[in-house]
Amino acid sequence: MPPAEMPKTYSPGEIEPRVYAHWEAAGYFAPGAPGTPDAQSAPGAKGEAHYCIVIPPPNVTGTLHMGHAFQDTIMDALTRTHRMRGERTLWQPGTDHAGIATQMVVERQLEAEGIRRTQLSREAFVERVWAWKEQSGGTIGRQMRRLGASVDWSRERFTMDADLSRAVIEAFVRLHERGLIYRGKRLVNWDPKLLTALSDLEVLSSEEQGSLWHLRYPLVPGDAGAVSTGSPESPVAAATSATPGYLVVATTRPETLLGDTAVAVNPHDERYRALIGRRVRLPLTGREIPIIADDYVDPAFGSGCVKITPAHDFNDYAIGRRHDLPLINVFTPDARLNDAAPEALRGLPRFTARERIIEQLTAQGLIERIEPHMLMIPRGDRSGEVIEPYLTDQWYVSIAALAGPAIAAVESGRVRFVPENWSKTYFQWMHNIQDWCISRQLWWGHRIPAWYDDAGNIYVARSAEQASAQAHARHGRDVPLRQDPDVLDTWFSSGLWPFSTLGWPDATPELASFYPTDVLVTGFDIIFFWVARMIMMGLAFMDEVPFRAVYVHGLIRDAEGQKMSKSKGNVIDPIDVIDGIELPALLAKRTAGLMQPHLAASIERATRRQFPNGIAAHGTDALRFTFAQLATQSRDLRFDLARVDANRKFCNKLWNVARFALGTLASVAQEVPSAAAATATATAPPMFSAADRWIRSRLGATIEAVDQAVAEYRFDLAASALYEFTWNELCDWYVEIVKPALRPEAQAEARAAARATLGSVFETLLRLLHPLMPFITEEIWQRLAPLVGVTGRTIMLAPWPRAADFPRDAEADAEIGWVRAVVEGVRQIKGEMDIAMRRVPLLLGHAGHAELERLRRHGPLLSYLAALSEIRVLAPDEAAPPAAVALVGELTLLVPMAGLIEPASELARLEKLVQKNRQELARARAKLGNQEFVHNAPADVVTQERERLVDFERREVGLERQIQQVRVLAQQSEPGERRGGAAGATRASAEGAP
RNA sequence: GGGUGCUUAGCUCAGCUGGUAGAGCGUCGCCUUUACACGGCGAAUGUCACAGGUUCGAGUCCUGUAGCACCCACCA
Repeated sequence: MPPAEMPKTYSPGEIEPRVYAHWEAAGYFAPGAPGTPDAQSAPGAKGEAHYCIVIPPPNVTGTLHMGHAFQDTIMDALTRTHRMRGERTLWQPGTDHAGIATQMVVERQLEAEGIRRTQLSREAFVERVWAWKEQSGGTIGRQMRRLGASVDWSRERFTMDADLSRAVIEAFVRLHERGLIYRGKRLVNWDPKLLTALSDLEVLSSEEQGSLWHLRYPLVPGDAGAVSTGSPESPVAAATSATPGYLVVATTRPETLLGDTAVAVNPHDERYRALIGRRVRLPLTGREIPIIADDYVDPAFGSGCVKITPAHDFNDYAIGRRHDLPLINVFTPDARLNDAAPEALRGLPRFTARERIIEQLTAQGLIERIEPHMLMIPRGDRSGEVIEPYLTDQWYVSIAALAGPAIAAVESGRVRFVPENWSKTYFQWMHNIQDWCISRQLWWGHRIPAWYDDAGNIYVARSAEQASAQAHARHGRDVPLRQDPDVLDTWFSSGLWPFSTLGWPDATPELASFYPTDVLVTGFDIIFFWVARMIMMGLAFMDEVPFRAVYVHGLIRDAEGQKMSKSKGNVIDPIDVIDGIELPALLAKRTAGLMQPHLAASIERATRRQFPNGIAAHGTDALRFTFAQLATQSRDLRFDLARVDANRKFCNKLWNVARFALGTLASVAQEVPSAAAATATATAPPMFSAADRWIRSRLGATIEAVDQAVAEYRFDLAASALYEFTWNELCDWYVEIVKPALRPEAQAEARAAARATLGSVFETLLRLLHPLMPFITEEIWQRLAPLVGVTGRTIMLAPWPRAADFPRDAEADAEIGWVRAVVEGVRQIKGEMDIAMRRVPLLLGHAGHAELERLRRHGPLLSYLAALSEIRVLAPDEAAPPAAVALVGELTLLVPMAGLIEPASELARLEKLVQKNRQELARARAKLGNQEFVHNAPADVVTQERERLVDFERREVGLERQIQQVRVLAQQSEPGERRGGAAGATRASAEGAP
């Protein structure tokens, strides 16, 4: 519980951990926590409403970065909103075992101890990984708690938990039973460093500088004329040349030459037509290989001849299949030349082998030429190693049957992408999807549930016993089996996450209640990796989509738009933004454990420049509000600490207005009508002032705006609506307006109305802000609620505000709009004249009946807000004294200049106003002068334009008249004031002189 | 090669179904006014990338161009 007195200073570091601990201990995060607002009693809410989000599971041994914190904020805001709406709400937490990533971390730890993974047994190594998981696994939980994430911790899951592992095996077996999983020897993406296969998605290609080697493959003498080629300038001459006798092939990978089993040309390429079917002698090996024709070959590229290495290139593999070519594997798993290579080259690493082969070819005169060449190099996303297409036995998911329904689900709108555009990206990938290689040659992960007997027969089963039983049935006796050593791709288990976490394959109540989940919140970078696969798996096993919507957000970058990365040294830890960090600690953090230690110095310099004093503590609420503001539809979201700083000030503002509100409400709590009574004043009984009705009306509009923004996942718009209302309407105007009414000497009824309004509006605002700023709102609400007659143990479970309780009040809006306009008119004069603090008299000219009425109602208020010494209405025929002027509709506001305002300054100010007005006037006139506009535009637009014109004309007249008057004054005072006068004023008076 | 997005104030970005260009930060004045100097009041600042088109009217819709990002893809 918070201290009884509200401390003068807002201290998020004290409030936030305490409040979170209280929530967690009270069990408020679980669906249907006691005291949760009842969905069925809330009008408009669906009965038995459920809401569920599953968290994208972060790597269990990792730490949360800015992107996670952003994502968690969005999910928490959604979760809290729906929970307050009275829906049974579950935010399902958990972590991922992240196969390769985690295994690599542990391997590196072992290396530091001088141990190689392969020196340990598999069991010992896996035990090490578990130990590391136990040791580091708490970090994410601590971070999420600090972020205020209201996940149901009692349901926390890990992809390698027994339950989830059972789900993985079940899924594998079922897919296998349906014929959708198969094992096959194919060319895969092989990582020669990690010694495992990878899926297509785990390979990143980037352009790198390389060479194009033009190699001469001698023709085997035959009956047709020998041909020399490779001279693009004279292909025809070459074709008829009698010079023997080689073909030139262009390659970026000469070392694979040893595995060539053909040379291909385009069947329509006249240069080589005659050679099709003949043979070349493969250099260094002496093997003879055929010249074949295939449409794949582009005659315009290189020499028009392609060496075909089916065992080491995906295209060549396809060509090899078409032409029934043999596959010759020349590499070992770690990409050294194997025994298929000539003895002198065996055992050489691939790039050394390349150099050696080039040397040998050069020596034999078989290099035609070497060109620099940019090419796409595939690298493993984890190891960074150049990927080798490599022939191995792997497990695949046959994807076509799964992709069809997954495409249909998005087409039909059963899954909706937000923003909608991302569905295009999804479709594009899904329509070109390839079978998914799911086996990995790792030790950390879900072991593939397949067993082999000595004859190589495969038994896919849920357990070793089942497999044995199958083998027994087959052989009629027990046979020894060994389990497949491979594990599954991490994303296989991730694909099951939306239902495996809810208990599948068992038919649990949670699964029935919360599947399909409502929304997946994720970055666009894992649409293919994860989103698509969840949709396919969900449809395959649950016969239903895993989520109704996919909210795709942008990626958090640093203030300069750079991706945050360890090697760039620009990473900002969300916790450091919350709690602050001293410069030395920050420097240490950024320069420790760098892959390239030489970057440390420049990282340190940049960090010192950007954060000379480290990072100040901002608190979670300020950070979360910043994330909300960042949640635009943009792909790149720049994280700038200046914004967090601004939002800390916003928190401070909220804190201080709370101190004010609590101060006034606490003193006389018994006077305050109950919130229920205040809420029941939709018909605006007389005791409420226009300001009371206005702020309620504005609150209603804000609730609507927030509701709409949240429904569209536009948290940026929600945040700005909240900011605007809180600061610019509630604090700047309403609180100022009601201060007089709250004074002890004020009229009791008005005071009670003001207190009730302030109390209910502020209490409602706290609820509206809560999903984005959970801590400060709870801290204030705990103190405020009792004072306004609101019961409930926590704001977390208080009902979500309803716009209908705060209906729009056009009359009050107009009334306060007028007050604001008058006050701003006076303030503008005073501000411009640097006399803001002086009390000045205000004269009113051209006051109509309506204005007089308003003046009667709000005179004291105007005096208070604009700091007026008196207000006097000029009689119709009364001449106004020299004055600075502002116009509000027909009303003229006059602040007498006498002794306060220099005529020259006022003249300058008026000139500026009149200039602006003239532009508007001209535009409006032109518009209305255009008959086509008058005829074609909607009537209300034309009417509005006419009204504007009238207003501009009135201003024009008023300002001109005023300028004439002030000019006279300015001329009178000019001799002594020439130097002091503003340039514009001087010019104006010069122009004005006859 | 295919696809997607972006270009609005000095900076970072909003601008919904076309109808008076906005916010935050920064800048410049004035102000210790009893919630807040983490504050108050006021001010300045835009050829909405460019060129066409549709329309009475375009930051907004259409076409094209340029620049900048990103994604997918097997050209040796």
